Amino acid sequence: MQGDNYLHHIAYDSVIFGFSGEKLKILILEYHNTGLFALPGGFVRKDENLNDAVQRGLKERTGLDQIYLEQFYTFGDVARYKPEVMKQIIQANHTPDEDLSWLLDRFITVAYYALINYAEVVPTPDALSDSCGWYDVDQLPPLMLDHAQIVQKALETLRENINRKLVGGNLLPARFTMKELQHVYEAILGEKLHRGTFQRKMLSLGVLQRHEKQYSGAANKAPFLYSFG
Amino acid sequence: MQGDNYLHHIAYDSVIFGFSGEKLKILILEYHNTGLFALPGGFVRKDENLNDAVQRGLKERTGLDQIYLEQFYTFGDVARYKPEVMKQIIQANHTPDEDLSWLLDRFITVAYYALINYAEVVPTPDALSDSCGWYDVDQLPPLMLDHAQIVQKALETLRENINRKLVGGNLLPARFTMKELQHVYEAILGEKLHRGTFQRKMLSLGVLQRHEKQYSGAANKAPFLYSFG
DNA sequence: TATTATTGTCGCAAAATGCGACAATAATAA
DNA sequence: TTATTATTGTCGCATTTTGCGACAATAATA
Repeated sequence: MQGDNYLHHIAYDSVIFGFSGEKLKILILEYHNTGLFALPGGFVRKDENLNDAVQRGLKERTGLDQIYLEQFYTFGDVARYKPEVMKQIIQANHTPDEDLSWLLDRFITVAYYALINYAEVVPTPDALSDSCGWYDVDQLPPLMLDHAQIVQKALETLRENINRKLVGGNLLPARFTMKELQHVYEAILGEKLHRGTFQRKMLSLGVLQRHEKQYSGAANKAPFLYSFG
Repeated sequence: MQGDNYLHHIAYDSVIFGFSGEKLKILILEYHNTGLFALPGGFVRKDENLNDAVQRGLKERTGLDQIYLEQFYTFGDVARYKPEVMKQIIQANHTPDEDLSWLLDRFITVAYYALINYAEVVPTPDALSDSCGWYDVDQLPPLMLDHAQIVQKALETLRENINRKLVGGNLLPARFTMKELQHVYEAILGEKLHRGTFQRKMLSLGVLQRHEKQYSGAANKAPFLYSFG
């Protein structure tokens, strides 16, 4: 974390979406002894691509490789520069041997969102944070700096993109029922969809592979499982 | 241009679209005595919002305020770091009193596109460049660094956005005919559109105000003029 | 075998889109 | 004045897409 190794003034933040219990969730971490909640983020090494830095951070936080990742906005207002907040975080982690003063400078942050299979993730705090957990998107704790605004913009972008790109499946396991896929869409769009129309639309796209049925043990017709590709 | 005043490692580039002679054009500048063509760009002052920095640069380059401006991607690959190119530009402008060595560092660039009324613009070179002119998007000179890639991504984003946001009108004067508006759409999308369908669609959106007719002197029916809002 | 909840699919109306055609019109030519 | 020509505003109709309800099939239970 020595300042010499990283590009100054540049950070990234990632809005990591997961889906569980019919709800859209994101990964939030809490810094040691500060009560500060934040998006998982990090910095870019001087010899590292920006996108690779984000992938690296995601790997550390979720244990996953090959994550669906999309850059959506770069936040660069002066107002997001609050050195006293960073000072609080640094002091709560007192490691006087390191020179962390570069963290007190102004930062511009490049924001990404990721879509991941909730079940595969092991949320892992890093050195500066002591918790890393899932929160419903509509029940977030108060986030530091402009992170609430970043989440808001991530949601807007995801809503715009869900129908243009075929992105919803990344939030599910490799095989899923049509109903589960529909619930993902409903959680993202924030509205109920008509079952028949949804099924017809998805099948007409020609990207879903139909597999064996999933027998749940319930007293009703068993749904097919699908996968993308 | 003293390094102390600007955020290091961070630049912006702008793809400024104009429309003239049925063609989509962008503003390109050429650096003194280098043969290097580039997108108009600049740096962010330490006390300035990122978006404001871009507006400021646009004002200097085009003379226009209140420009339609949209951020679309941030380019951060290591491969775009080519100090020898910057050295060339700096040396061609030999001002040994200034310390421009900070320009030789690695930069991440935030890319924006702007849509402007071609007729109102006075392309203005800055201190480092000696020409600033319009080029057809499909007849660009070879651009330095990754600027060709930036233009490509700007075009893709513009194509995706033109039907979602009502953005085409920014490339025209305040009042325009339906045919002119259609030509703008065709230039952006790169395909012919059906006249009747286009007119019906535009009018159905309910955002066009119809004004007086425009008598061109030609031997045919005169078209109405329209404006947005 | 009847019941129940859920699924896959279809039918039909409504809305959106693609495409050609017609009448209106502004200037010119006869 | 009248015919001609090119362009415009609009409409009609076929096609496609979408919204919404309904029906039969089906997996387990009573």
